Amino acid sequence: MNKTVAERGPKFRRRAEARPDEVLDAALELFIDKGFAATRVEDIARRAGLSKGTVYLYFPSKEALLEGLVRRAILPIADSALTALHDYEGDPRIVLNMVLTMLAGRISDPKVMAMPKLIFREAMGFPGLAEMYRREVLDRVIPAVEGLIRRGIEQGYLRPVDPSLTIRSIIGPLMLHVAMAELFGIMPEGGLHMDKLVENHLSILFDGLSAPPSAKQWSSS
Amino acid sequence: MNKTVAERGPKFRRRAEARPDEVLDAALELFIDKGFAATRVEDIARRAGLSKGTVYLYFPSKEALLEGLVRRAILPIADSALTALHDYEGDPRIVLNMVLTMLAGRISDPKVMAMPKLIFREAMGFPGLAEMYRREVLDRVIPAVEGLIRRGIEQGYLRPVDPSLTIRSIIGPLMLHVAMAELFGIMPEGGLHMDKLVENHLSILFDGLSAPPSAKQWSSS
DNA sequence: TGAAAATGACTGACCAGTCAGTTATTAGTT
DNA sequence: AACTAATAACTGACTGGTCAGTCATTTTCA
Repeated sequence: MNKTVAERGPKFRRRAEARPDEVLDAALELFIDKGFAATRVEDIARRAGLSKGTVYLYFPSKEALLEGLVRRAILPIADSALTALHDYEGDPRIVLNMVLTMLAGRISDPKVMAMPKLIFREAMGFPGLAEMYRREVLDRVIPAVEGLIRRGIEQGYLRPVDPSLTIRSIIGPLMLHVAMAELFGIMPEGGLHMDKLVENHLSILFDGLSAPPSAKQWSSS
Repeated sequence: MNKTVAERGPKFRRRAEARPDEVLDAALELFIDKGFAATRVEDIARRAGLSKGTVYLYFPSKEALLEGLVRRAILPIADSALTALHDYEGDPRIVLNMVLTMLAGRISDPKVMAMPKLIFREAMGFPGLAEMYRREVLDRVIPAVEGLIRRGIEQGYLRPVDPSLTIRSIIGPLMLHVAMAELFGIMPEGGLHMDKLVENHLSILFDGLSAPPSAKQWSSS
């Protein structure tokens, strides 16, 4: 089947070595459209061109498959976000713009989008998964964003707000947008249009929803 | 589904009548802390003081239990939100403030909070549930909010934004706040403090994150 | 007494994880 | 090159456990 594996190195056994990744690929596809519980290990094996037993040579349990998957897909994204957040000095709105745009782009890839979906669905049933995600992603990203907002306030770019709570106002809309589309099929004509969403959201986030007092009626408040 | 038994009064035999609601109460408690899949119908029956078979006298399937539950808990909330949204004319910010505050209050009740949690977890596995929620709640609430925003723009209260996308910016943060707390235990010291969140969020939502161009701060509400 | 209400043992289906056995690959020997 | 261990990689039937849903029987009460 795949000779490619064999061209690796000196000590090449039969066709091991690349297997774990192949298994994860298969697991990802199936978890995406059936969810974790409804996916049988046998199916994962078949899709990877293996038998069930072989999967258990590489992963100790079905849950380990899930953890390995999330770790592999999420960490790179968290890393690029962190880099962007740390490297920048100056107007935080520019960084936020960049990060949200980057996030929106990444999320358009179904393989990436599958991750938050999986985590949300399964976190409650598998505390180990939730803890790993928290440790590896949230505990690093959240303080970075909080710091960004705090600095923005100190330097006079932003109004004084609670940095911690404000994170919800920044990220929440993206999440809800994806969730509505994913769970209920509610989305703009013809696709997610993450770019449109981010544009609309950022304009509200930075400038607010209120019309400037100058314009029109501002009668009874 | 469970129509006949509960609604007619005249023919009451042994101690039927209140049963469907009792079963739902029991199911709710168990679903809250074990999730749908991990809860056995037998456990629900026991907690309601019944045997498994009796549950099936009132509900045709385990899934019907879930649907009944969600319907019972969600509709009243959607109704009050809708009433508020329809009854009000004038500055939409006042209505939004009211609705979000109401929502925040309701969500503090664990029995209510359990609902979005359940729906998000199970919607994908039970399309019927997702569809029901969409039909009964989202398809009524979303157009109402869109209308509110549109009117707000027309009457000069709000800046011109995309009403449809703006809904994400209004509700998303609440959702993320609850999700972070629920899934990862990330929340403000000492509790959800939905009131604080709503206050911070509304100030951003209406006035934006940006400091006014003229040097000094100028706190809003 | 008779029918509605309730029961719980039972069935059939499902599936994670195991393990005794099979097949492919390599190293060693001639 | 051919033949032979030795062993790494893989297989899939099987086990043990779980549970949704059924239904023949029993209980309750009008």
